Amino acid sequence: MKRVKKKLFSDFIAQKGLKSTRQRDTILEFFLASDRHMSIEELYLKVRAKHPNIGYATVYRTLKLFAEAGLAREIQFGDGQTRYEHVNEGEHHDHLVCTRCGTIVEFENPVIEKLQDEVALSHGFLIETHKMELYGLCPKCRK
Amino acid sequence: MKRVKKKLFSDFIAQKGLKSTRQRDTILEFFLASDRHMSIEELYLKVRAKHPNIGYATVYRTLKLFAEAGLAREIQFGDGQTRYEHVNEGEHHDHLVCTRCGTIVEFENPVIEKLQDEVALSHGFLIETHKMELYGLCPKCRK
DNA sequence: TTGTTTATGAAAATCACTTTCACTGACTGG
DNA sequence: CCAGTCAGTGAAAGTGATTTTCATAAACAA
Ligand SMILES: [Mn+2]
Ligand SMILES: [Mn+2]
Ligand SMILES: [Zn+2]
Ligand SMILES: [Zn+2]
Repeated sequence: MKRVKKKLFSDFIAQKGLKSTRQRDTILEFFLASDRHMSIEELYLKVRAKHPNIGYATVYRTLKLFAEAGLAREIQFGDGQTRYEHVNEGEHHDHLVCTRCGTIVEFENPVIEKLQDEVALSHGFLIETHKMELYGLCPKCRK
Repeated sequence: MKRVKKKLFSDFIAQKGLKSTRQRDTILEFFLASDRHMSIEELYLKVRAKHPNIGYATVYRTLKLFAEAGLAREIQFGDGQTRYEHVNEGEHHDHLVCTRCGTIVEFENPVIEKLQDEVALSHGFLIETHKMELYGLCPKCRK
């Protein structure tokens, strides 16, 4: 899995005529080992703890690259921080977000997806992406 | 309709021990007359055209008040601008957003809403709000 | 009116990126 | 190898959209 992702990234690097660097390898390593929804800052701090010489700008730029390479996706939960999540070929999911503790749960619901397409169609829209987030209290925070 | 909203706001003001000011009345007037999805800047410019003495900070603070009073809702379409839309008692809708021209179409779909509740329930979440946006090309931009 | 308290506007401060720039360090092709 | 070339990096400066501060003004209760 990690191997596959690393291959995907190095292929992307090669095909784009970019360079393979220690920093990119390190950041990819940490990204692959990370929680599924990391802000740039969070990942930067994790990387920084082991590699104090890697700058914020590099983490920022590298995450953009991951997104371009199809390894990561930018997400926005309205807390003012951009997050990056892992992308797996052919997968799609939406999110439940706990408004108290921040827990994020992923879910898939093909029926909803299908209805979304129908809604779009009925308004003449050609859908490219969508965003669906359900905000509320997670089981723990309900108690 | 406008009358009802104005009453709602003045009641909110009174009940909170806040003050009724010319600025707030003016901004409410412009908000009620506005498009359904205005950024702070957009509303500020409209107000400013007629009332050059009203500051950005006041528009900003007043929109927050409208949201608190239940007159407005903050929305975020990922273009880096916070927008405010009108809230009508007992109404709810989601959005189709054109990625080319920015057109926003509102829609309601009770079936999707119901399925969302079921998803939340099945994960033990108690939903407070949700967000669903479908991004793509509007009929005009498809051509 | 007066006194007290909240509101306002201009400007400064924040925040989360995003870009710049001088210096590094990958790769190429001799 | 080995230098030359060009992309990559990190620190710092710049951006854009808020968000807060603070001196002054305006509500409104007494
Ligand atoms: Mn989805
Ligand atoms: Mn909805
Ligand atoms: Zn929680
Ligand atoms: Zn369009």
